Amino acid sequence: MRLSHEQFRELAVKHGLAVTHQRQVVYEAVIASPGHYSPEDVYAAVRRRIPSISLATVYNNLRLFIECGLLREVTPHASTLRVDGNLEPHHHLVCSRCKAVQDIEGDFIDFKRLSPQVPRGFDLTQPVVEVFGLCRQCSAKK
Amino acid sequence: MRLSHEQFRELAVKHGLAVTHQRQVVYEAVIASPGHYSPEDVYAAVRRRIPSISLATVYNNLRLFIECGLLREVTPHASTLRVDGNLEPHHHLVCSRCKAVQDIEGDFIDFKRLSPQVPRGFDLTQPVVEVFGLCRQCSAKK
DNA sequence: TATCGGATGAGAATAATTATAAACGAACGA
DNA sequence: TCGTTCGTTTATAATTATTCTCATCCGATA
Repeated sequence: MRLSHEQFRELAVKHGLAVTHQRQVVYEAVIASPGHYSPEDVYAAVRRRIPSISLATVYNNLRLFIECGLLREVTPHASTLRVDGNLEPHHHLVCSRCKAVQDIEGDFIDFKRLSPQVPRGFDLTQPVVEVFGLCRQCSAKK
Repeated sequence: MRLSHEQFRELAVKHGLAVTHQRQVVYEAVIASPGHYSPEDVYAAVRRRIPSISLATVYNNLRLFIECGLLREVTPHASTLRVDGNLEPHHHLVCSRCKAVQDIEGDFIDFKRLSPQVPRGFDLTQPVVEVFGLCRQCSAKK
């Protein structure tokens, strides 16, 4: 997805980030399509528009976006950082074997039963839940 | 926890692994106390009993134990592999900020609501659930 | 426009993990 | 018991992912 310079500026300022062209392009690359991208994926996409960009800049900006809440971090089941531009509340279905992550919707947590298990002070106001199992391909094999 | 040689032999054979002294010591180190250990943690513990052991051996055996189901992998929220010797069904409560993992018990998943969201073929017979939030320390700061 | 602080780019550095190859050792049958 | 075989261990090299360093550049503000 492309944003106008003004749209991105507004977004960045709201989250306390300075506005640069590289930042805008990195951000646009992440939200261009739904999915969970690695820094390398983002780097490859951004280089098509800014061939001179540095991988370090991609890392720096992804980290900043995560810190300021513009992106969400998907925990690195594939042993590498993944980011998710979908900030709508949603959960993840993760394959224990191949580590593929897909989004799932729905309200399937019973908070009445969960809450007593959670230690005092643990903040569950916006819980993200990852449910592990075996995807079709992996449960087919052996 | 220490196991007799015979106990470990039985366990290993049941999971299709050859029996070696290094394997037994690595395994004992993991299940010695509850927790989620990194390979380095395990290496440090094992070296107290086998000073000459190689880090690669620890990695190899942890991977084998995970593959054959003797240990469970905790997804690397701390950007590094963690293993869990607790094979009882349990779930994890993870701090989104500091990535600390703690075990929680309980039956708080509503499968009637979850199932329709899960694609055909995805195997949920032994789901592990990770619930993310902010631990007390992290929700206190800022 | 001049200034300043933060951002960028290139490459080095670090950390975690995996691969490789040689040496070793347990289990099997002779 | 003695080899033989095959998987295991060790040491080290290689790879991969990520972060750091620092010189330079750019954008925001006066």
